[in-house]
Order: sequence, then C-alpha cells, then structure tokens
Amino acid sequence: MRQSFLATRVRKEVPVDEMALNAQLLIRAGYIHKAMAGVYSFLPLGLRSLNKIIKIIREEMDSIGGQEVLLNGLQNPEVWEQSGRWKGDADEVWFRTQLRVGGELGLGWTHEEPITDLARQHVNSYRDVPFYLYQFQTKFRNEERAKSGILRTREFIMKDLYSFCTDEEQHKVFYEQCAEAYLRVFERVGIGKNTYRTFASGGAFSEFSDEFQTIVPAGEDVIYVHKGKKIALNKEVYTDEVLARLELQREELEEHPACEVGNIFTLGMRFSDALGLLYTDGTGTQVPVYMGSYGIGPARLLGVVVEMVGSDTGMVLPASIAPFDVHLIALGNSDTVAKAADDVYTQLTERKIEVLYDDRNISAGEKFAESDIVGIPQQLIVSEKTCAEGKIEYKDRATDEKKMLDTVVEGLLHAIS
RNA sequence: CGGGGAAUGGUGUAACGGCUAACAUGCCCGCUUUGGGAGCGGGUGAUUCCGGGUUCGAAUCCCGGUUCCCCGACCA
Repeated sequence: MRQSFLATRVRKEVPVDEMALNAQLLIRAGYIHKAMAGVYSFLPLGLRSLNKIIKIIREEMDSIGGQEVLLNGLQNPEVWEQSGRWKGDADEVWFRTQLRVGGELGLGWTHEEPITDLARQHVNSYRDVPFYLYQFQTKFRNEERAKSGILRTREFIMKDLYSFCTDEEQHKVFYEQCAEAYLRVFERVGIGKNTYRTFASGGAFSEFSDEFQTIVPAGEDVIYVHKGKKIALNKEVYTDEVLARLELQREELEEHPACEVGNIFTLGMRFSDALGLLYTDGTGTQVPVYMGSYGIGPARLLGVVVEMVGSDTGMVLPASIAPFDVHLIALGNSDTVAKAADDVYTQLTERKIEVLYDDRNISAGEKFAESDIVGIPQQLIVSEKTCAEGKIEYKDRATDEKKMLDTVVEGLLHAIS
C-alpha cells in the first residue's frame, strides 16, 4: 500500500491520559482509536496485525480438529437461567438491553450456555462425540475498571473453543493437545520465550485451571516461575499444598508480573447437566457430555507483544504479526528515486510481498522516525545514493543489520525469510 | 466500588477574578530543503467538559453532574 493513500497518520504526540505503553504506541502508529474507556477501534494497520494473529490461532485450532462457527452475540436470558448465570454470581459482568416489544436480552460475554444449548440439536449417541467448536467473536464485559490500554477492555474479540467429549479420559487428551496448540500460538506470535503454562485457580468451574502467562511489567497478575521446567503458578494458588502437588520448591521459583494470554478450563458436566446435553452410551444409558473451554484474546496478544517490543521511540514487531512484510522508503523526491522506488514496489507486490511504500514528499528524518513507530521489522530504502550504485538498501530493524542488495528479488528473499 | 489526580483549537501546554483566551505542534498555501521528526513567510483552527451560582466582570471562585487516567478491590 502506498502510504500517501493510508487513511491514518503517525502522530508525534499521544493523548496525555493514555498511560499504557501498548496503547500509546498503537495510537501513535495509527493502529487503534480509543472510542471510550476500555473500548478501542481497530484501524487499517492494526486490523492487519490483528487478522494475522487471528489467522495463526485459526490454523492451530484447525490443526487439533477445531471446527469454526459463529454464535449469536445477543443472549437469551432463558438459556442462562438454566445454569444460574443470568443473575447470581455472574450478574455484574453483563451488559443488558431491552427488546422494544418487551423482555430483556444480554450481550454475550462468554458462550458456554448458548453453545451447549445448540449442541443438544446435534448430539444423541456416543457416536456423535467428541467434537470441538470455536469462534472469533466480540465479547462484552461490564468490567468495573478498564485498564492498561488494550490489555483489559470492555469489548474485545475472543477466540473461544469448546470441547465436547464422552468422558474425562477423552477430555484430558484433547485438553493437552489444546495446551500444546496454545504454546505454538504464543511461539508464532513472538512471545513464546516469556510465556509459561501456569497453574491457577479454576474460577467458577473447577478447583484449578491452566493459564498461559507472559512475563511483562504491565501484567496485572503475579506468577512464580520455574524456568527449568518451563512452568509457573499463579500467586492465587501459591501455597505449600499446591507446591507439593506440583513437586516444586519455593526457592526454585522466581516472582514476576505477568499478563494472562490464554486460559483453559475443564468444565466437566456443569453445563451439559444444567442444559441437558446428553448422549446415549453403549449400554443405552443417558450421560452428560464432558466439556472444556479454551480462550485467547487476539487483541490482548497484540498488546502484550507491544509491551515487550515497544519503547517511547518505537517498536519492532515480529514479522509474523506486522501489518506489512516490508516498509519501502523512498528518500528525496527526484524522478530517479521515485521511478526506482515505484519499480521496487511493483515487483514486490506482484510477488505477493506485503509492502507499505512511503511515497510521500516529506523529509528523510520524518520517514525514519515514523517507520520506527509503525513497527514493520524490515526496511528497503531507495535514495539518490542507492540509485547511483544501482542497488537497494536493506535494513533488519531488530538487529540493525544493513546491507546493499543488487536486486529486488534479493529484497524479496529477505522479506519472506 | 473505595482512594488519588485531571478536563482549555486535532494534539501537548499557558493564562493574578480584568485587553480580542496565548504558545508549540498539526493542518492549508507559497518558497526553500531532503540519510533521522529541517527553515522562512502567510493562513486555518476553541461554546475553556456540562448545568447552575457568586461578581460590574469567571477558563480562573462556589455547588452539582459527566468523562478520562492512576492505585486498590474485583476479574472465566
């Protein structure tokens, strides 16, 4: 894309009331727009990154047998009354609204109930399970306090997967497969090194659950990490009893602030029981389906990455989630440079390389400064100097490695490497 | 929800109760410039968060409200 046509622009300054590094950088770079507290819109650059994260998650969910669906956002209270989560424990998390003809609806904040309800139409026999359904959907949560930029918002896209198995044994196999898939997701988006499978409390579902926590200063959780075993436990379950169960010693653990990037739960029969999701087993007996739920917030993932790679002068995003493969920068506004840069742009684009082409007539300093903030990890620079030599300059922003390339094809090889 | 802070052109700030609300940046026009946010000239842009009150006079003081940020509590 030619940057002269990009709808957003990089800003020098950030609104003073935005304290979180992730939001400061993403707003300056034109990735997101803040609409109100805890509510952000995604702009062209930000949506490209978000969609790359979603694509990675989708590939990994598909690889373990997940089937993508899209459920209803508006929620029928009757379905939730069956599990006791319309009022009661979950009461305050709801955004509620009224039907014009009377009657109340809610905006979905998770989907155990509606997916269990619909699964009843497709499950009769033990032959109908297991299966695994997932979706990417906007969730609405009436958080008492939104905070930390896009790390904790009231409206956010979530990948939620629900597993439907015959029994605990079958469930455990999938649960572990999903945990491994999650680790692959975190690796691919560039936070693998700092992300730990973390033993945590099970919330409303069970005694314990598995979280995935990434060590970042902005994190709102505290975890205790065993680097050798690559596991951790949440402060909320940091007790002698749990330590003994995990065979860990206090002195082997390091304390770190961390952000939860994923959470997987064994639901068991809590929802299948409540909503009547039963199957007939081999002996003719009706048995509740054994369920699990598994969540990742793609936008939060982006926020965590930015917290890790950002500074007040810019960021270098991992190639896997950067909005473009290459930032092509034309310096000066001579016809020679413009023609050479246009040519590079065309050749790369024809080869399906995603290029953001800074073709604007502004100073070199501005282009570099803005490029630092936009965060694309690779630069190709065309200038009078490179034209005179008949070459193109390449820079890997993460390592600061620079080289002069002979052809566009060489640049392409770097871009896809 | 408890505690703390804040609200003035798009953005960042200034202004003793008193002149046409100032400066920087952004944006537009012209010239110049082009390897790290360059320079000069001209221009554009504000119901000072909202509603009351005090006063000859309010961005400024008082009362009420709203929104935003931070800490805590909370958090599938």
